Amino acid sequence: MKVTAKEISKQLGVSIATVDRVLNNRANVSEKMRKRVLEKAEEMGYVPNRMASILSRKVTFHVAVVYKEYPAYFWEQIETGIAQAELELRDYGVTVHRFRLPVEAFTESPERIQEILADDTIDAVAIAALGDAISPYLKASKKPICTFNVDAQNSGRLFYVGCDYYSSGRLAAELVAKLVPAQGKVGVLLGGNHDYQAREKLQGFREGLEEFRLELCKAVRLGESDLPFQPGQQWQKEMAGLDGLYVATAELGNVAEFFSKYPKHQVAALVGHDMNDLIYKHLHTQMIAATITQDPVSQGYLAIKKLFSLMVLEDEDAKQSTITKLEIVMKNNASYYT
Amino acid sequence: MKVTAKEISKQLGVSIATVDRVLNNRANVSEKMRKRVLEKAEEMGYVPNRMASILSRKVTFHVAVVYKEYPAYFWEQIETGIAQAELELRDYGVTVHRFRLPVEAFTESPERIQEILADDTIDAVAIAALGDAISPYLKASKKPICTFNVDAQNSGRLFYVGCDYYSSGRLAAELVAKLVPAQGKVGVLLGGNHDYQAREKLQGFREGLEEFRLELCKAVRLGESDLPFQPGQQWQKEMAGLDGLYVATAELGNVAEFFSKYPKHQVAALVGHDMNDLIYKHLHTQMIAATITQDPVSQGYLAIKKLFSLMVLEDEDAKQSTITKLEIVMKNNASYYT
DNA sequence: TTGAAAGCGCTAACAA
DNA sequence: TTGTTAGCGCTTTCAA
Repeated sequence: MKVTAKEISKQLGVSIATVDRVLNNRANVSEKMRKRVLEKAEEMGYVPNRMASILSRKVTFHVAVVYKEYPAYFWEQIETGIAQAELELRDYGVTVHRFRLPVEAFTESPERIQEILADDTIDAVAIAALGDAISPYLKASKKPICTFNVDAQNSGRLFYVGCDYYSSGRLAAELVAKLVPAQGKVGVLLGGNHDYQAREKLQGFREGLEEFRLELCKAVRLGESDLPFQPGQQWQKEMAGLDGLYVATAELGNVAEFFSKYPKHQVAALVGHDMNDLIYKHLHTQMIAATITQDPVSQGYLAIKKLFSLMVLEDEDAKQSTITKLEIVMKNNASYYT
Repeated sequence: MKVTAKEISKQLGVSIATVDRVLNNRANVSEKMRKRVLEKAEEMGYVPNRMASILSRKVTFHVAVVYKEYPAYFWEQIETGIAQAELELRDYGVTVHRFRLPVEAFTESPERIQEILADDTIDAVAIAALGDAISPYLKASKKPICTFNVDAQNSGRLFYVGCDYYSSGRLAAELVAKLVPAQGKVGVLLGGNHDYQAREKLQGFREGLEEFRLELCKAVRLGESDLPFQPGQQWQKEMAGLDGLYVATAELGNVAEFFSKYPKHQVAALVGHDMNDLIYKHLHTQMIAATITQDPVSQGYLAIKKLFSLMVLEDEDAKQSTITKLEIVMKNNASYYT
């Protein structure tokens, strides 16, 4: 038999409203009554029905998700997770508003973000905190905010959902170390802007290599002129003679494609991040030895679910940040990541 | 504004019951009315509230989950997923009944399972189809049944949730091939009973090695007398001189522990399945180079969620089997798998 | 401090 | 074929 508040009230001979007040720690109940009800509830094994509760409270919860346009393949995976959460929570009165903004909105001209933060039809915000420029706005806002994918440590955000970039670099080091021929020379290819994530990855990679008694021979930063890749660019000269290469930027697929067109540049162990069609292809050609993913689908999903748990269900556990899994993808498990 | 059935009925000047009948494809509605309502619903962007529906239908859904006792660490991970689904679905009137049975219940004496299948307080069953003995009982039962972790192909089950063991073996081959020194000798250690899963893994491993131009030098079956591991056992003699070893049975941790105690047996690349404290420890000692997990938490979670989606929400998509991810775990991402 | 009653959105008798 | 009504379990006025 299902134990309901009504059933408890009947047994106790009090009104259902009183039972409700006790069960939800509302004011205006005598200490005696509180005890009586609590005891009975315990005895009968009462479990509240969140469905009925939400239905009757007519809750609506509008959450804005703010993230970037590129790399498209990556944010589309995040969007898959967002869609999943949306579907699961739509009965609970949750509406998701997506704001996929150009990168400038996070760096130079944050007006759009300010607007969202000021919009009072929005109950909570999940934002990929790309660029430090927006941090002050996050701090200034009184809205519940969580960060995902990229954290903003001192922005007063509720929690962060995303990976640990230091570990990410460390894992890359382990992979390169294990996949490269003994005593091979290893290098790293970095992106143009050396942001927090890039710094953490590099640091992790360095320390990870030490663990395997390898040292980093070359660290090359890609410049404006290096993209798109063509033969004869500066970075290729610098990378010459390496056996293992860690691509710490979002160019893994393009590097592999380049190597496959101009095989003389090729390295024995090519490792990097994320998954897309090109990376998938070159896991299959064995041009890429392994890639590391950070479970973007979960990141999108959890950011929204946790905001809902915390704000609507008032589950304090949701305040904890969630560090998402780093997964190793090779040729024979690549199909699970597309 | 929220679009409800009531709102539609008001706009159309018909009763809410009629709208309900159309929206749920119930009988006794004129074709004309059906059209009118459907159009209006479309126009207004009606989205049904599953919560209210379930509340009013007073649905209850009792699902039995049937699985094994050992290896304990593995089924406890499955239980984590079950618990997750339970929590998420308890509002929807779902009750989960767990039956963690000794292995004999799946092989020699399936009475307990027959009982569960005959119990008509149970609405659906999720079962790990260990052993062919139970297949006929599954087929005979008219209850909705899904299999998880281990499939029973011709049992008439609705769907399967679990990994592909062939791929699993293939991935193991890729790992051994990439981690073993060039031209190394590789072997495989098999469990006592050569069931479907073991055969698939072995087959996958064989073919996977071919892909890397390696051949399987040794395949050793563990016997009764080989457990627990001690120096001087038959399998150790057979394994002597190998550079790479794939432990296809649930003994990876114990093999590593043995090697660490008696280092002369040690191999350069030790690879196997699953995650537990011992495996975690030896990923850290580098005794184990990598292990492959099959996302047991998701298996438990999805088995129940999908049964619910299919039977209660009548979502036909849930009929599709789900093949769970194979994940590669090494030292630097092991912490995400404990 | 307590209780009565209306209602969230949907469903299921029962009537018409 | 269509409509009326009483709930599902809980919350929220409003009154006592």
